[in-house]
Order: sequence, then C-alpha cells, then structure tokens
Amino acid sequence: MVARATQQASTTMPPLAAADAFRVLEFVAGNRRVPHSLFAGLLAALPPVSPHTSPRLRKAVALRALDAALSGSDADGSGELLRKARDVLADPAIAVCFPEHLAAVGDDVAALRRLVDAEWESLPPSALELEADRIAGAGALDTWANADHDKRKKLRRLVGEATEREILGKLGQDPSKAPQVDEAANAPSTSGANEGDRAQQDDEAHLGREKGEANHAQEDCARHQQEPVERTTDARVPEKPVTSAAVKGKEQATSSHVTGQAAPDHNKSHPVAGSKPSLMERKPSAIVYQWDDSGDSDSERPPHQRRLPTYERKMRPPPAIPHKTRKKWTEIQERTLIEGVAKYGRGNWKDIKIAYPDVFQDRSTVDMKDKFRNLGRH
DNA sequence: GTAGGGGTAACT
DNA sequence: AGTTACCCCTAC
Repeated sequence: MVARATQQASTTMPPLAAADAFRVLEFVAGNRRVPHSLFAGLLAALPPVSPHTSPRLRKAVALRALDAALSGSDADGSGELLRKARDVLADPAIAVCFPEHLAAVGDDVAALRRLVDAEWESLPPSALELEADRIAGAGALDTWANADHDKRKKLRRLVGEATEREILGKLGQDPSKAPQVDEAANAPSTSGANEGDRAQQDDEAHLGREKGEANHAQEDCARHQQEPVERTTDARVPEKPVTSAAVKGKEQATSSHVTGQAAPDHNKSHPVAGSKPSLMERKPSAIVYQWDDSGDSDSERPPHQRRLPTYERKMRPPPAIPHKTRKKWTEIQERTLIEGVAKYGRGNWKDIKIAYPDVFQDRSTVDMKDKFRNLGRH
C-alpha cells in the first residue's frame, strides 16, 4: 500500500525538468516581492537553466543585482551606492539589458532608482503567464476552438471543468464544438447537480474573496502580468505571489489523498477524492503562503526602504470538483465505428479515429475501445 | 498505443 | 434495476 502510494506520488510529481524549472524561475524572478534570498534559494534548488534564454529572466536577474546594490542608505553621501550600482552595471551581461541607463543616470542615485523601478514595472510577462493566458485567458477561445477532443481533454486537466464550461460556453454558438456545455447548461436540476452547483458557488465565492486579497497584496506588482488572465477566467490561474502545495502530514504523504485517485474504494461523487483533479485546481492538501500586506502599503517608499514582507500561512478548504458530462453515442458514430473496425481491424482505434475525424472528434481511442466492447456485449 | 478487468455514476 | 459512458489500473 505504502509502496503503491509512493510509486504513484513519484509518477504524479516527477522531478522538475529543466524546461519547467526555467518556467518557474522566469515567473518568480520577475516578481519583485519575492525576496532575493528566496529567489537565490530557488535558483540553487532547481535544475540549472540558462538565464540567457529569456529577456525577462535575464533582466529580472540584472534588476535584482541592482536592487541589492541600491539597498543600503545613501545618507552619508559617500557615493557608495552609486559605486556599487556602477559595478553591477559594468557587468556586460547586465549592462546589455538596459544600455541606455549607463549614460542617463550620471551621479543621481535617485534617478537610477526611478529607472530601476520603471524597469521592474515594464518586465515582460513570463512564459508561464503567457501560456496560462493562452489556455484560460484572453487567448483561450482561440486555443479551445482549434483543439480536438484529446487536446481539450488535456486542456481540461489544466483549467478544470468549470473553466472549461465557461470557455466553451463563450464558444458555444456552434453546438458541434461545445456540445457538453449546452447540455450541462440546459440539464434539468437533479439533486446531484444542485449539490455540485452549491459547492461550486461556495468555491467561487471563496475565490472571489481570495482574489480581492491577492489584488491588494500585489497592487504594485506586475499588474500587467495578471490582468489578461483574470479578466476572462475568474481565477483559475496563479493569483498568489507564492504558492506551496505542501503535504500536510506524514500520513497524508502516503495516503491516497495526495493523488486523489488511488483509493480502491473511492467514491467518485465525493467532491475531493473523485475524478482526477485539474492541475490548476487546488489540491486538498495545498497550503498557501501569502505576503502579509496588512500594514500600510510600501509602494510609495523608495525601493531601498521597502520592507521585505513576512509570510502569513493560510489554509484553504478543498475546492469542489465538478462532474464530467456524458455524451450518448449516435447511430452514425456506432455504424462508423463498426465500419472502421471492419476496414482497419479491431484495435487500431487511432487509425479509425484519424480516418473519421469528424465522427470521432469528441471520442478518445479509449472511448472507442470501450464502446466497441459494449457493442459486442449486447 | 492497446487490451481487458474492474469500477462508478448518469441515464433510462 | 439495467444500460451506457467513461474512468482507472495493470500488463503487454
């Protein structure tokens, strides 16, 4: 049992690939509220990535070096800060990020700080955020409209079914593109559906509150990086500066709740341990660490006087996971499936699917295999 | 990628 | 209660 759960955990959470490490680093590096020490720790902990692959990462690293150089006080007028800043800027790898600064700054530390502030504000969005935007934000309609069934299945895993319904609902004029959505929206209310709706409302109300907090906490921090996503998706994307999906206790580390699917006697109607959770939905065991921003905003302070925020540990209740909608096989689909088997042979589900893309657009090869099995049983 | 056993829940 | 669609797991 323990061995099985451990194996599952290891397959569920494989070591970070370099590409993923890069995405994490690139995202975190550009958040000025993440302390340099924390970023340095992350840099050390993750697989090595080249900072030269991303203007955002390169620039964020340079800005962090400048922040560090400018972090002291200039009260004594010794020019110490300026010298340190010039040392940093003397590094060709850093200078190349903002060549105009060398000439523009002169001896004015305050002007340099303003320029650094402006550079932080104008950092481009991270690849992670762009990708989130593509699958659940401003670019979602385009992405989903062009996705086949398998692709949508993967996208569903990422955004969750509630967001999927929302996106497909917006696409919704074409019933062949979003058939489940219409059905889900028009379905008569059963007790189960009411249950799900209520849970979902609770979750969304909760998310609404969280979003308010998040916006407050991040008022002056990379606003342009969040807005395109939140505008269109109601908070299915990262809205916190730092999130840690920490495992709460040793017993849970080896229990089925970690993966949410290993319990042999699991009940799929359960809001937590039911169908496979979306990667963007919060795990039951997730803990959120949020910057404590309860004091006065320090956005007006000069950067070197800004206080590094303290951590506040926050727990969230597990989210509701909506049920999947089912779609009856049409007679055409059944006939085409039989024809496909006659033509390509039983078991060549992939070929059959490719041969009749329109018919099997919303059927996976496993669906087809199961369906044919069911056809043969009756 | 697929087979097949086994399971759940929506639907009839 | 029976059927159907879909899912999970393991083995190959």
